[in-house]
Amino acid sequence: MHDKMNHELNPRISADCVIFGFDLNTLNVLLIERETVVGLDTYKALPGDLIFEDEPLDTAANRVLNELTGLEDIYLEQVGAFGDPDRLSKPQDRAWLKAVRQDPDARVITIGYYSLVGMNNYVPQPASFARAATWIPIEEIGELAFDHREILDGALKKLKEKLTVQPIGFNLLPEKFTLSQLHRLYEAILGVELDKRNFRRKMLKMDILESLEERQEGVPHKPSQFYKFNEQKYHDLLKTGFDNFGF
Amino acid sequence: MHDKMNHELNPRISADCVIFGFDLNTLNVLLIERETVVGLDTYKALPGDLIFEDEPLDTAANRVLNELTGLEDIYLEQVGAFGDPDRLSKPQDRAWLKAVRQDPDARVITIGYYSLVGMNNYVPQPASFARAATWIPIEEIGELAFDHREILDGALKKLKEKLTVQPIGFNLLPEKFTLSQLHRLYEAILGVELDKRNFRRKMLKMDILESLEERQEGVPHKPSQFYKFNEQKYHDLLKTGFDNFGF
DNA sequence: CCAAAAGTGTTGAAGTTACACCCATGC
DNA sequence: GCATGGGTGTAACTTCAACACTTTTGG
Repeated sequence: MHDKMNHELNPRISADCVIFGFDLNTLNVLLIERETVVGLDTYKALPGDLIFEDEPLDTAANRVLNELTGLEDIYLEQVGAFGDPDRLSKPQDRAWLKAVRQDPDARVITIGYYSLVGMNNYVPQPASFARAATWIPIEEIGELAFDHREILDGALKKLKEKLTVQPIGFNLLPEKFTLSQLHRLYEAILGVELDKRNFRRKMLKMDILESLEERQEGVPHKPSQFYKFNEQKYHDLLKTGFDNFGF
Repeated sequence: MHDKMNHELNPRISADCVIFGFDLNTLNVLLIERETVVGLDTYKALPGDLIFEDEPLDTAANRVLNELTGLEDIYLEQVGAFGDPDRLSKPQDRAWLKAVRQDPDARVITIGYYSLVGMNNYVPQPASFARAATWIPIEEIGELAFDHREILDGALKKLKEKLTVQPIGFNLLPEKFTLSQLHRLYEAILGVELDKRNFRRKMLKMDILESLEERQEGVPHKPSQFYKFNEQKYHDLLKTGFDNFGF
């Protein structure tokens, strides 16, 4: 800080990242596999690790994410701080901490972050330096290491809330996408069915999508129109449109 | 933690509380005055301090708040973590830290919380153990210690967002209140004018207020009807009404 | 009787919901 | 020609925004 910069690990603070991806069908979360030290099993955790002393929190989250998955330079939104004194007390977790941490008994508070990325932009490579990071469909995720399940739930809740008040999630899709894909994305995140016609009307009325000439090819049904997201119009809309809240 | 409980201060983590109060006219925030070590001036800060090792974050926030202001057992909502490495680097702040902290150079990450309380429930007593905690009207608050201004702004933003999606803020008012007072409260928090008739209609339609027989007395104008908040109906409404978001 | 705030309705516009059929393509 | 998902319109209803005058009280 201030005068003496100090590039050492801070043994008390970590950052954990909830990275959402969408494969045009279901919502996924990027998890890393950890070998349990005791058994043969692996168990799953969010990508996360201790921060450095001289590192801003969001920088740390990005660095840790990069080290564990290879993802780079992602906009991360903070979920909040998680710091129950017993959040590291499950036997599996204790074993893992003992194996890798200098001070395995330290109380660690973690700051949760989340982000949305296109699953095509990140294809996990089992053989790479990114140790086994994999996309797991969100309905298949059960218990996670530490309190990571709670962090994931918090992130999903924030994502839902945000999605209902402003259009986001375009980075979960490829550059060119169809309205049906966007529709499925919304349904996957919110976990509800949305009327097709009303959804389309609402989306198009916002005037942040640009319809391309291009259409789907090789599909065994009427080919779908491609759209792309117009970032310029989106930002104009953000300024004017979304400040005016309910009242 | 886990096996060896450890009731010592955690030198790296603090909790800061943004307590909103309403005097039936303007929105206030509870701040504590700190003597600058160097000059004669005082400067203002949020009530906050380091947490204990064995203490959950929200427990810590409540304890710290109690120690500094006397307020007890408040429901605190988390704003988030604030951890810029240079958040403690202003000269005034450094001087204060050197005077009171064991390790004044440590990097401290703080968790911000906010809450709403009735200003009548808490009348600061200059002579009490609560060192000079006072209500300051929110428009009069300028710079604060550390990054407390940023925490305050974050809390206010969350409060606004929450207020626009669900009715809250009844704990900012006395038990019996008039619709005009509630109206002023909303305007004070949101910082905008709201149409009187539309506001009343909307509030009453939610059916969470109970009109009392009682009316104002001794006012030099038509006396206003008193209402009280019906918590039961509010919770019923929360279950059914506010899950259904925009889509 | 004056000042001050309380209280009250209507209208037009916008937004929301619900709902069913035809279309273009590959096989 | 059939299976598949793409694409379209309308009507009833609810919500929202804008707007001005009368009432009750104290002094």
